This record gives sequence, structure tokens and C-alpha cells, in this order.
Amino acid sequence: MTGTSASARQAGRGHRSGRRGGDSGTREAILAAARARFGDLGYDRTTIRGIAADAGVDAALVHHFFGTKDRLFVAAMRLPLHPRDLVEAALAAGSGEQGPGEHMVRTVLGAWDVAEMRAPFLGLLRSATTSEQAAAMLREFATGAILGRVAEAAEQAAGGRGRDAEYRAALVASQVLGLALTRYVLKLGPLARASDDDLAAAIGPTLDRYLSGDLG
Amino acid sequence: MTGTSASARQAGRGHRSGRRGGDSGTREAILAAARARFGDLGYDRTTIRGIAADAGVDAALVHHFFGTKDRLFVAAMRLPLHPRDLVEAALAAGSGEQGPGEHMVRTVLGAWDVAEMRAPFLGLLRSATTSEQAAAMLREFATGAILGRVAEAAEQAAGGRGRDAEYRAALVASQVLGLALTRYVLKLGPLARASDDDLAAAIGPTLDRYLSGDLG
DNA sequence: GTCTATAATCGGATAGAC
DNA sequence: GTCTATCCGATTATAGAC
Repeated sequence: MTGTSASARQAGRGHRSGRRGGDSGTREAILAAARARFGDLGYDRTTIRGIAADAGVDAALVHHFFGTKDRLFVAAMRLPLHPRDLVEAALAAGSGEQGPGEHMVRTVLGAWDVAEMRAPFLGLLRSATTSEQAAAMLREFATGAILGRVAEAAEQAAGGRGRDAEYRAALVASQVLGLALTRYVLKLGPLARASDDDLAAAIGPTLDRYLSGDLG
Repeated sequence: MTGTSASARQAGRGHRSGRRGGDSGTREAILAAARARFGDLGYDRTTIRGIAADAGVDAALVHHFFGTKDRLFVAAMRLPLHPRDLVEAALAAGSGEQGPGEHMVRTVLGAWDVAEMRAPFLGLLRSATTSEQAAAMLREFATGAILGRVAEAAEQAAGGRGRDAEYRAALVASQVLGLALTRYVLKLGPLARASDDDLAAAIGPTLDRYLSGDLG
């Protein structure tokens, strides 16, 4: 569906120019195919054979490179960015013109638009509901990515009530993951159709309140 | 995990008293075991053989009663209540003392506390990320259950902007499903620990705003 | 590095005896 | 209604030849 069958050549190692002793590009092709398959189908329904077919190689080769399916999953779901850097990068851009929450929603939506990010996100979300391993990865990413934002918000906002920071971060995660689930996985019509602007305007204030507002 | 192995006798048919010609209780035992397994593991990781073992019967009997795994899933995920009735029932209780959103959060949390509801919810949520069939069922339930609430809210609130009702309902669904995902499936610490009161106070106003507030 | 076997399970589904 | 026996397909993973 995300059709990246046999592209993505010349990934690493700046050595000379010809092919090195142990790099023909197939490893990257397998990784790309795995990302796409895990993203579309989740862990359970993705097969090594299917990945190998997409990459145009034999199934045994996948094992040769990555060992088990578990290890391949971890390698394929690795993001090109560290969670914290994702937030930091988005944070540097346009700070101040709008509420932090609105900016955060735009950042999230922007990340989902990049193929190299969307596939891992989808794969993690689709697999986390049945695989404890995937759940742990998503948990770590969600809290790791959001806690940084929360720390900053708590810094400039509250004076005393900064110790429910983790609770506030979790509330943000619930809304952000809920949006991802309903918009990209469940594909609820109204949310799938909505523009980034509309969603930012609608959900941004919610995050602002979770981050630093009065929670009753 | 939800241990209901061989209970739940005498479910239907008010005929006389002795066992009828085609009802020995095993059918209900299979259904109960299926509910528990689908809820804990999702569709893919649940096996007919495992369900049969839990119910204390042979695997062939499961097929005899329900045919295919798909049909068994549908039967097991059927709620004891119609979505609309769920909202209506919760609506009738305490209306007026608090915001509609806060009441809605309490209703949802209350439903998740009842075993006969939690298992289907979990099963639907766990399976919807990889099965289009399950996704359709969850989609239908989520929108069906929430649209009634929205209709009522739109009635007493807005005068003109009542035609983005489906968009508002979808926003509510995103937060409610996000809460379910993070609290019951992902088990994010702060959300799993939080009390019903705290969650209602924190999330209720969000729903109120989605239902009838200004969305930018 | 790459592929051909092949091992070892496991899962859904069916036929048919009792 | 219930179980035994079985078919058939698919999957992960490994050993080893080229």
C-alpha cells in the first residue's frame, strides 16, 4: 500500500564509491519493506515471507540479516529521530505566535505526513494493542516525547502544582493517541477529512488546558 | 485472566425447567470463554483451540455452534446493551447537576468496570487496529453511541452551527477512545491510577467544549 | 551474500462415529 | 451434543550448498 518495494539505495557508509564488502542495498530494501508491512498490517499479520517478497529477496535472507521477527520489528520501528528531538525541533520553529497545544497538534500532524515517520507510528499503534513488547515501545515513546513538552510548560506556568506533570502529560498522550487512532487507523470520516488547521484549532486548547490549565 | 471458565448457566428460554432439547449450557460457556480470550488477546492471537480448552469442550464443538472464527467473534463482542441505550440509561440518571461531558466520562468509566462490557470493549479495541471487520464494528459503535449525545447537546446549545455535529462527535470519540487505549490497553501509569472523579474533572470539560463549545 | 531444502509447529476447518 | 481423527495451509526458523 505504501509501495516502496525496491527503492532506497545507498544508505550508509561514506567509504569510497563501489560496493563494500557486505553492503549491496538489500538490507535497506528489507528494512523499507518491513516498515511498510508492519505499518499496514501490524506485527501479527506481517509475515517474513511477505516482507521478503516485497524486497525481492528470499525469506532466509531476512533471517540472515536480522535474526528473529522480533528483532526485525524493533529495527524497522526505529524512528529517524529521537522523540525528544522531534519535540525540540518543532518547538524551535514558531514559538509564541500561538498556544503551545496548537503548535503541538500541528507538529504531530506534520510528523504523520512524512512517510518515514508514519509507517513506524502506524506499526507501533497497530501492534501495541496485542504485543506487550510493542506496547512498551509506544509507551516509552509517548511519554518520552511529551514529558519534555510538559516540563517546559510546567516551568513557565505553574508555581506549586508542577508535580502532577506526569498526569498532565498522560492526559495529553490520551488525546494525541486518540486522534491518531481515530484519524489514521479507524479512519472516522469527519476526522480523516478535517484539515490540519481545523484540528489544531479544535484540539490545541484541550492540550493547553491539560498542560497548564485548571483540572478541577 | 477474567476467569469465567465454566459459569453462566441457564441463560435463555423460559420453557419449563429441565434441560431443553439443545441447551446444555456449553454454548454459553464457549461464548464466555471467547469473550475473555478476545478481550485479552485480540482477534489474531485468540485461537479456537484455546477457547475450547477454557470452556472445557472440544474444539470441533465450537465450530459446530458458531461455524467460523469470524462469526464467533461477532457473537462474542455483542454487548448486552444497545449503544444508544447505554447513553440513554446514563443520561436518565443524574442530569443537570454537572456538565454533560463530566457525566459522560463517568458513564464510560462505569461501563468499563462491568466485566460483561469491559471484555467486548477490550476485544474490539485490540482487534480494530488490524482487522477491518472489527474496525467497522468499533466505528459503528463509537459513532452510534456518541451521536445520540451530540444530537441532544446540539439541540439545547447551538442555534445555527448544528451541522458540524458529526465532526464534534468524532472529536469526542477521539478523546474517549484515546482514554480507553491509554488507560486500559497501554496502561499508562498516571491514567491507570487516576480515580474516576479526577478523570471526570479533567476530561469532562474537554468533551463539553467539543460538544457545544467554540472550536476556533 | 544468496538461495534451496526442510524441520517443526500450529491453526482453522471438516467428516463422521457415537 | 459431543468427540476422534484428520486434512490442509501457512509460518518461523535453521542447516548447508553454491
